[in-house]
Amino acid sequence: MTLRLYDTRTAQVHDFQPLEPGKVSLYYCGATVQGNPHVGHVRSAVAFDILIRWLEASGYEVLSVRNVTDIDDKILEKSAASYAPDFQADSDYPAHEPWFALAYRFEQAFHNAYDALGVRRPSHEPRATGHITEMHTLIQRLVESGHAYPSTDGSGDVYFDVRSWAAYGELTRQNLDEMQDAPDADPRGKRDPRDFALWKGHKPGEPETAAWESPWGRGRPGWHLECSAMATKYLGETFDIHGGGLDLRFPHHENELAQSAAAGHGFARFWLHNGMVTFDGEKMSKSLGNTVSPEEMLAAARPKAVRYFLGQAHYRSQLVYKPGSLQEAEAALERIEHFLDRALPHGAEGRRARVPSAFRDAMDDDLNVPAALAVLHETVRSGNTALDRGDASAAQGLASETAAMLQILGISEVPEPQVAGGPGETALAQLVESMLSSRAEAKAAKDFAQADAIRDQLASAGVHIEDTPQGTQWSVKSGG
RNA sequence: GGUGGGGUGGCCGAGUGGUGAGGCAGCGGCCUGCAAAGCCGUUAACGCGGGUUCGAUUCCCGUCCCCACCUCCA
Repeated sequence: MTLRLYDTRTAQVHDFQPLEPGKVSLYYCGATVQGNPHVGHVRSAVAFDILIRWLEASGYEVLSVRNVTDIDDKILEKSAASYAPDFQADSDYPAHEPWFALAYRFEQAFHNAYDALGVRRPSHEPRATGHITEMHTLIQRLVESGHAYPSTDGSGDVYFDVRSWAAYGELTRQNLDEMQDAPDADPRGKRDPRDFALWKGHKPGEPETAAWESPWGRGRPGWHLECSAMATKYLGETFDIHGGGLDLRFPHHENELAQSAAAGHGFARFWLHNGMVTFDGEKMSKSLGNTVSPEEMLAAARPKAVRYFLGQAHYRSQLVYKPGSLQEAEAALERIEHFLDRALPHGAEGRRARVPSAFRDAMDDDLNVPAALAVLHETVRSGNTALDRGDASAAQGLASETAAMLQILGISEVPEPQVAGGPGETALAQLVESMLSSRAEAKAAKDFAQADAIRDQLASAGVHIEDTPQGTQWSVKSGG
């Protein structure tokens, strides 16, 4: 079975064959760094992280690019607001912050969130502001071929002429004449209200640092152009996969496709879009105020459990978050980890096991992670059964497979929170061990009341114990 | 109004023209001094109304509802 992927443009699942045998070029949209990340951003990154890992596990060499949009209206607005006399600074937005400092600060916040959840860095992570000349080349080409024009109102804007490009709307199968007009449609110097800015003329009051010289006057890039320019620069005029959140299909990806295709580029061969994260059925977004940040999730559960949760639904499905979701993920994950601890007490290092063919088939089927997880859990059950009948060698084989599956899903590489290995921990271990030996004595003397009292005492302190044939194991439980 | 995606057991969430994933939760059993963990068994679903079919949750028609996008958005 070969990998099959759902392509938004054709609205069908197709066999995936890369442009160049053995290699995959992938571009996926990162963040506009104007605020702190929420879990929706991270879900998208996790989805594409899993795709990349699966491509690599399938033998492909993957060249991945994820952009950073470090200039846009909101970044400039927020920076400008921080200089206002009545500005109320808070922990997210300090006073007097230049736009580039604000953008860089949030870029780092995104990195922290990605890192905490085991999302690997892409091969390249270009910033919009670093590719002004590439954008100029693209605009020039579009102007010369009659698909773009400078605004007629003297603003210095340059627009893409959607009516000049017959295929406009092909990605989302929309007809220009059927589209609902934006409520605040401002025709400015546009030929059609749907024309979008490739270049935005510098406006009085905007910082000089946010403007670049161009053949059409000083200004800054429009939103969609950067992705076309950077994808082409790093991956070529035609590349394999372009990804992003479902909400980027229109207008962002539609516009990218139009401008690149109009420039004569083949552009992306597959378009992949991940579903939204919802809270009680509503899309998480800042404007609705129903966002949950990665920090909040990481405070509520272990990073691996958060990663498990974010990756467990099919990438195209909406992911429903509700209170308790993380605890369920934690319980499922602990079941898996407990088996690994039992079967491979010394770790899963060494040979890299193959994954079960059912797992492979599930992943090849448009990354059907829920089905793949079913295989994983069935493997765990088989392994536990093997352990119960004393077949350590079978159990080890199944444990290695389990570890390989966790690796592909990116769960095993999620960094665990730092447990200070300092004196505090040593002291705790000594105290617990001492209590456990008292309990063992009580048990030996058949004084079960005393033994249970010790167990309860430990439990109330968050120390969970388990009697096994190898002796009593203990661990500190986080959360509840 | 246009476009796309959905409505599956208590919850999450795959999938399929017929033997009905998986997880979480529940129940019964084994194990255990009792637990925990594990194993075995088990309860329970396919929005509604028609149609096609030997048989539909799966296909077709209608209908209701939900979500996303059409404005910045992962």
